[in-house]
Amino acid sequence: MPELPEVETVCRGMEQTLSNQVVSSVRVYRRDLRRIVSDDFESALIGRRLVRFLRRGKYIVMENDRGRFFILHLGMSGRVRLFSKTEALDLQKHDHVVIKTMDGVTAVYHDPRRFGFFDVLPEGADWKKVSPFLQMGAEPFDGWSAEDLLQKLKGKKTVIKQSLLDQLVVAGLGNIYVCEALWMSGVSPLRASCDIQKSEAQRLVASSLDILTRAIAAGGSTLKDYRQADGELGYFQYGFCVYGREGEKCKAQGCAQKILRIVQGGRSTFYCPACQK
DNA sequence: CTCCTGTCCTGCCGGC
DNA sequence: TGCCGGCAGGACAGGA
Repeated sequence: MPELPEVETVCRGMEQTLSNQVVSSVRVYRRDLRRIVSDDFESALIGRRLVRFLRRGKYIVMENDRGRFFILHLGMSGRVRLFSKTEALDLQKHDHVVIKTMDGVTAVYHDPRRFGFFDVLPEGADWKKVSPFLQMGAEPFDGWSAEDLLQKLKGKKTVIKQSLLDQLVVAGLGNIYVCEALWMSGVSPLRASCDIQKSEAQRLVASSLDILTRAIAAGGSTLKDYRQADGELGYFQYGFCVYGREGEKCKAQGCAQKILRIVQGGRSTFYCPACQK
């Protein structure tokens, strides 16, 4: 399940492979992704040069030389496989979008669960000024701070776990990294958001950045479901401290507690009841 | 306004 | 062995 580090990795892979390439053909095998692929998706891409790839939260924004923006979200199970011109292209089940360039590079969007989408914005639309980017919370590595977090948590009665998952509070965190950041900060997932103290917010920001940095360095996450943008398996397995470790011993030094799993807002939360207060 | 719940989708895994 | 139910979960709609 791609969160910020995985999306960052995919985005970098696409940038390296596709930037400055001119699109020669586009095939959309399924238009009914999380959102229906617009009718003009293909025509907006074909014949144009791709000039920019950037990530915002869990979204990838692609721009062409006409200033047209394409938005890619990997959902739960989205992957991008990139083929150089010498590699044989073997299409598989759930390959929904295939983009080829004049130089023979191919990008394949693959998404079994179809929770993700790949679409084009209307002509003249600036991605920063449309939903969900307009309302999106701070970008972790670009101006996020304890002050910003505290401001967003003000008056919120929801538990801190759910607030950190909220993309309006901070962009890019998902279930795995929120569980990890809470554990690393020593903050219980059950705490009311509005009760979080400044020192705790500082720890949450610092821990999140630390974990995200290490996960990006490792090339994204780790779940069996994930593949690197270039299609090569073999992600370095980042060792989670709490996520998926129900019943196992807490990794904090000297802590003998077992990791608990609870459900919050329909999502699993893993935490140590001794270390997290 | 905030909060909460249901929905989308498929692959995988455990139980019988 | 094979079937089936449950679970995974990001974003968002709609209801309380």
